[in-house]
Amino acid sequence: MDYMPEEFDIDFFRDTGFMRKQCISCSSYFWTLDSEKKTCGDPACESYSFIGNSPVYRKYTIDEMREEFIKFFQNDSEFRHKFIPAYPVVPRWRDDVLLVNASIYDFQPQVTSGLVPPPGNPIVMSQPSIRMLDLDLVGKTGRHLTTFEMLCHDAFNYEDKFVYWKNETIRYSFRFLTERLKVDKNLITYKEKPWFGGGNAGNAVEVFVRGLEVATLVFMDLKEDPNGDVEIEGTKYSHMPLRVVDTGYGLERLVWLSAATSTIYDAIYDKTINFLIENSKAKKINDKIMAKISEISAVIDPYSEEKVMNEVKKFMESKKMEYNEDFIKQLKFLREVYSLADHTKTLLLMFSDYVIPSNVKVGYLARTLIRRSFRFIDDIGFKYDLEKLLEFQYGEFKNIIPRFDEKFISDIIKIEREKYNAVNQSSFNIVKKFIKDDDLPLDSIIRLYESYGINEDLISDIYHQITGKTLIIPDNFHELIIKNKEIGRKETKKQLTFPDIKTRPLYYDNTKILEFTANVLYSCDKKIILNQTAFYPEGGGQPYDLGYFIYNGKRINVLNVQKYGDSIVHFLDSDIPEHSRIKGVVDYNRRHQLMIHHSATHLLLGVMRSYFGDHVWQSGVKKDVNESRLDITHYKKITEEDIKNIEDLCFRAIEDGKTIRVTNEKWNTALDKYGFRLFEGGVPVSKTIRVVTIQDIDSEGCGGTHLDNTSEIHFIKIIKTETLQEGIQRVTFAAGPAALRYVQKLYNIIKAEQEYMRVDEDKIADQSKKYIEELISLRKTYDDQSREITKNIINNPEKINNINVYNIENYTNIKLLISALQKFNQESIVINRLQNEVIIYIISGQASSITDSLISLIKNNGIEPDRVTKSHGICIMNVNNIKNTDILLDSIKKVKS
RNA sequence: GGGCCGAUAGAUCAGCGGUAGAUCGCCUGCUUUGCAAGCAGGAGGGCUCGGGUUCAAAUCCCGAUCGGUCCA
Repeated sequence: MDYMPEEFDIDFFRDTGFMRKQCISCSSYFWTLDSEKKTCGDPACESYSFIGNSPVYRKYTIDEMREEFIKFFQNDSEFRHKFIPAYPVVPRWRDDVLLVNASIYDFQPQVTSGLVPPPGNPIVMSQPSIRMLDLDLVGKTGRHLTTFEMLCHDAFNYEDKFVYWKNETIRYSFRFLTERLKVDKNLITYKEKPWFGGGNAGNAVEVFVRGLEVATLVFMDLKEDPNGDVEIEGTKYSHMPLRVVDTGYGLERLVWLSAATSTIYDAIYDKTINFLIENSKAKKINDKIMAKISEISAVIDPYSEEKVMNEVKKFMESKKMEYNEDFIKQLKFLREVYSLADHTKTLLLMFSDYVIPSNVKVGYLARTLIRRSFRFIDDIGFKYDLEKLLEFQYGEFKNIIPRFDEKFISDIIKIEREKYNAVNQSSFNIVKKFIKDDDLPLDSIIRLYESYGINEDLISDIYHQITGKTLIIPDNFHELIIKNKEIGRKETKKQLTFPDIKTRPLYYDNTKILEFTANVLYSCDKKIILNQTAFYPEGGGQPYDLGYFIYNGKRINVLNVQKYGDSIVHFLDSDIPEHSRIKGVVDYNRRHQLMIHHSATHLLLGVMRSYFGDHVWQSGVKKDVNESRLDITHYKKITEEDIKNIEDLCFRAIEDGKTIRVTNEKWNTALDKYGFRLFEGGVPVSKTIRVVTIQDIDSEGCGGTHLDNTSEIHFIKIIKTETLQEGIQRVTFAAGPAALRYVQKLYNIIKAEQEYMRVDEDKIADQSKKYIEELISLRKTYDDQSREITKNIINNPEKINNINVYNIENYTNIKLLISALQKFNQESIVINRLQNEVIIYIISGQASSITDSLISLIKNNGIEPDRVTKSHGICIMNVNNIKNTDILLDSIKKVKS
């Protein structure tokens, strides 16, 4: 990217008298009205100067500041911005990220790619965002949060419609700060900075006031393109026809600036902090110390606990304050209080989108926050539980948290508390096992973390409890873990390329079209593309259709159908030349069964949501001919009773004959109408969304083929439920003819079992139980008798040469005999004559070693053992060709011990 | 989706080729005014399931099932 001065050579800067300077500390270019200013505004170059000295004319709360910002951009006559309510924090409209990280995420990729128009232009909104990356720093640096609201005023400039660009954006930010917050214009600095991320790039300016970054104004006009003419840090970009103004103001930062407190937490969570302090061991700490920590932390980047605490110590000593154990403990408590305020707000946002804590993906992030919260609550001795704190926080942030589903949250917290306690309890014993001679090597620590999920803090806690020593865990512990893993690379499918030919999908016109004629527009290596087709290509969890084409009177089978862009490609068992006109026939039975399973899937999902609760989302789906499966988010195991109830509810909906309707709707109107539930089955890459609605039950964006009425499903039978991962239940089921076949299969199994057992079908379970119990009791009797027999054998040995010899035949319970003999400290030899071989066991007691001489004696007699194994004072010889064991007995007679 | 762990008495786990074990809990008795505790005795096991290796498998190998956990 060129850093030409003209990038920001805008009317507003010129007219207002801004000067472009270069920072003496970091060499960045920045714009200021202050002729004395030498640094760029970044705290790394000049540190905070707003704490205790607010540049804002009054103190704002979060709600007040949000209102101030939105109203300014909504109502100012110069440009009226449309207000857009916040999107959920879980971005169901895209699958490349787990959480909304910034306001622009709401419009990626559909709007930013130009495919879908924005919901307004220009727009203003406040988007709650979650960033888990710096989780460890929350509470420590005075500024890090996992949740913040990103205020933005965004404009989308198309080739045929210009809204506004750099000049207006920067002027607006200046006007907001100076007119509304009444910040002295000399305190505002704009620092130039290139910006890139998510496949896009552009110029940007960061806005600083007294050392605090309050906003970033991004001018996105580049997209990643290997043939592009602009290069930034090794990646090539090209100019986009759509230029996006993407601004991000930190709402909490602005509130902090106005309150000028020592930490951001004190500015935004003051009530929650007081609530926590009043009900725990934590206390407030001198403001000057906390302000100092925030200031140092802003300068030391990356953060280092050691460096920061050294500075704090120096500072306190210079002020004649005592830096001691008690202070360190109190600081830890206060940081935990700050973290609790932060974590619980993040959790409320996650819970309002029904995130279920688990061991994977976004659920794992939620669990991390929950477990940290439990730890902090226990540590500071908070009088109430996490649920109570969440309730308190909801009272504080009602305006931005869409809902508080009490039953869901209470269930989740209860389950998570139990799991957390169980993990803590077992962790002690597990860690103990790994400690050898007061030592716990790094390998073991990694294993404890990866296999048992015990975090490094807990490991070092337990280590300290057991050994009294301090365990050193490397700073880059998490990096080591990632490096430790082999990066499992997905084998990328060989990307087939086809010419860009549009195929008209007849299955959308009418699902009952099964025979059609078409022109072959492209043919290559048994793959053809037609002008139109009734064959459904694989997609949306629905497999492709099968069938055949008739060409020249010959029947050519369809093996596979796939969609590439707008082309539908048929894979055949032999070639059809281009420009042919052919007839296609779709396999009706297969298609019909797939349609039944597809519609049944939607019905089942709708029914399960109303049965279990609104937290039920589709997380995966696969339809097939014999059975289909649907994965849902749900935090409990599905019981047999649930299965029965769900089947009954489905049956009722089938009986009622609910209509199934397909409509095509514009992106934004569909979203307004149905919300983000539309994207359960995946996100369509198109201007319009095809919405499949089952009357009163479910609406979903879906590209599949469906029945017209639920009555055509006939009935649904659930075959199996299982926990796929924590928080995700898989339901395997069959519908229509497949369900009938399944029931018939079960009937045959039961019938066979019934005939075998010779009882009525309802007695099969009782009867098998009886048989198993009988078997167990017989085995016991057998074991007892074997013991008795063994005892008899041992008591009646043949004494040869002072050695106990047991010459026995076909003895099966050899284990009992040998182990009993081992207990005596006497030489014994067991000769067990089996069908095809003789096995000789020499149990040589404690001191003696007769085995070697016995082996050589046997060999002298012309007997070659097929195998000799020695272990634990036993020698075992397998001899295959031996008729008479007398030779063995003779050899024993000659042995000298 | 990939990796790593695990499944043994009611609970927590030990055993890791040779008779199925410990602790807590449970039952009975003794001691005690009673409780807690102590002493003595006792009951309680398809060693998750299915194959394989072995003279011999809870133990080793391969599957399946269920669970834990870390990383995408």
